[in-house]
Amino acid sequence: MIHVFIVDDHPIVIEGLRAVIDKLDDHEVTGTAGNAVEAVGLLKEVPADVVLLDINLPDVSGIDLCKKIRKEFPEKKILGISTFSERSYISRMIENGALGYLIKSASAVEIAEAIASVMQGRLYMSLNIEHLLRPSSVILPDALPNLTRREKEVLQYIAEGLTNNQIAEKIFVSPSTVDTHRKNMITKLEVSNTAALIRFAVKYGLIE
Amino acid sequence: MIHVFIVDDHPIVIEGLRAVIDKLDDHEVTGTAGNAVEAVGLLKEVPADVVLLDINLPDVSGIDLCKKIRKEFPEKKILGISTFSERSYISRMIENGALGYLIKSASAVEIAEAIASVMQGRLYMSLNIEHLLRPSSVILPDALPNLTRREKEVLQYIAEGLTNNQIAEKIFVSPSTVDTHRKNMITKLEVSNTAALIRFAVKYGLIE
DNA sequence: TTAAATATCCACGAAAAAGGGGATTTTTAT
DNA sequence: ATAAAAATCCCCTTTTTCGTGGATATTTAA
Repeated sequence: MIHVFIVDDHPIVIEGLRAVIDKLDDHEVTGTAGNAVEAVGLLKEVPADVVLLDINLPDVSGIDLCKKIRKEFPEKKILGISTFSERSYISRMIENGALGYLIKSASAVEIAEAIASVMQGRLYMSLNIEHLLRPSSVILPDALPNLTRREKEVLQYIAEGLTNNQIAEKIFVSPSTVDTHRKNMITKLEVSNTAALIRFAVKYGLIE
Repeated sequence: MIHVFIVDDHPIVIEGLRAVIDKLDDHEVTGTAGNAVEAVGLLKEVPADVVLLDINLPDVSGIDLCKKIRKEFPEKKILGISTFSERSYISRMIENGALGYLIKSASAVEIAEAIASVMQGRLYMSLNIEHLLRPSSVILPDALPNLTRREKEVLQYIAEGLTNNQIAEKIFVSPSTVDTHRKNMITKLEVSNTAALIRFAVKYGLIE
């Protein structure tokens, strides 16, 4: 018997999930909660192998609740649920302890598969692959003005926290030169300062 | 007929995967490559629905190649493969365009399931759940000194290139406060300045 | 109900970066 | 060969950050 616990602030979603899960053999919904506080409280009392956890909760973010559940109940398997099928959401869920990710538009079969997956020791991710395959959402690296070899070298040192003077010593040029490189990169990449420059650079893999 | 292309610098791995895939009905390995350059060249010539892509390649990182393949061949479905089952690797693969993730210790059945999954429009993630469930083995977000909600908010603005003054206006506090948050983060994360702070933050997903 | 963590604020001086000019030499590619 | 790109260097002023060392209120957790 697999015990399932549901956390979602929409009663309709809870009932929908419950209907699907109760129809499955050897599956039982042992409890539900509409917010994080309620969830943590109930999880201490009722058995639960799998926790279906909505990302958008009224009190705490689902991400934070995810962390908390993992900390307090490390043996429970968390399946994130949300309306979004964004890559970023999935990444964040995984990073914060979820073992799977379901979109709310998932079919009954998919829900069953997801629960079976995590119980059998596999991650499960359901989402709209068509959506993810559309490259329009991806900002192409082609549009990047390319930095010169020297600029990249300087950039790497800047990212490591070295100042113009320290970099100058390292690559045997004057601090003015390093500063010029820095300014040129800021202009080229159309960012306002070094912080934004580094963010951009890491994001697009210009530096490690 | 599903066409599979394999990119891995270990010939043994290639042969192993080929053996498994060729045994499947309606599956065919149409080509293999040992490095990124070869892969991009061959993919222009041979048909491929699914690309099995090793993360550790000799010339370019698998992550970068992943991006490139998605840009040049957006219809191809990429399945990342590696020896690691770290949460961070999975996240990075997803972020960079992979639709699935396989560890090299996956069984023949799992490999088949993974290919079937992405072809049917579902992400597939195989990894050792036992490993992920053990909190001690998670090197990433748990080992990080955690930033407070306010700090993260400030951090996000810093990364966007705002100065202390601009952030102060935005979140209705004094510039001193913003500056304190900035300094505290630099101390907490043991970096030398803002540039290094941003690099660290982007790298570990503390900010977008 | 307390202790701890978080969020708020300040001052001061030193160091660094930003923004605006220029300039010359060395490489690279056509 | 020669034009373009890259790399080197400088000045000046203003703005921002860094490094100290504080302080108090508010929130959170044990």
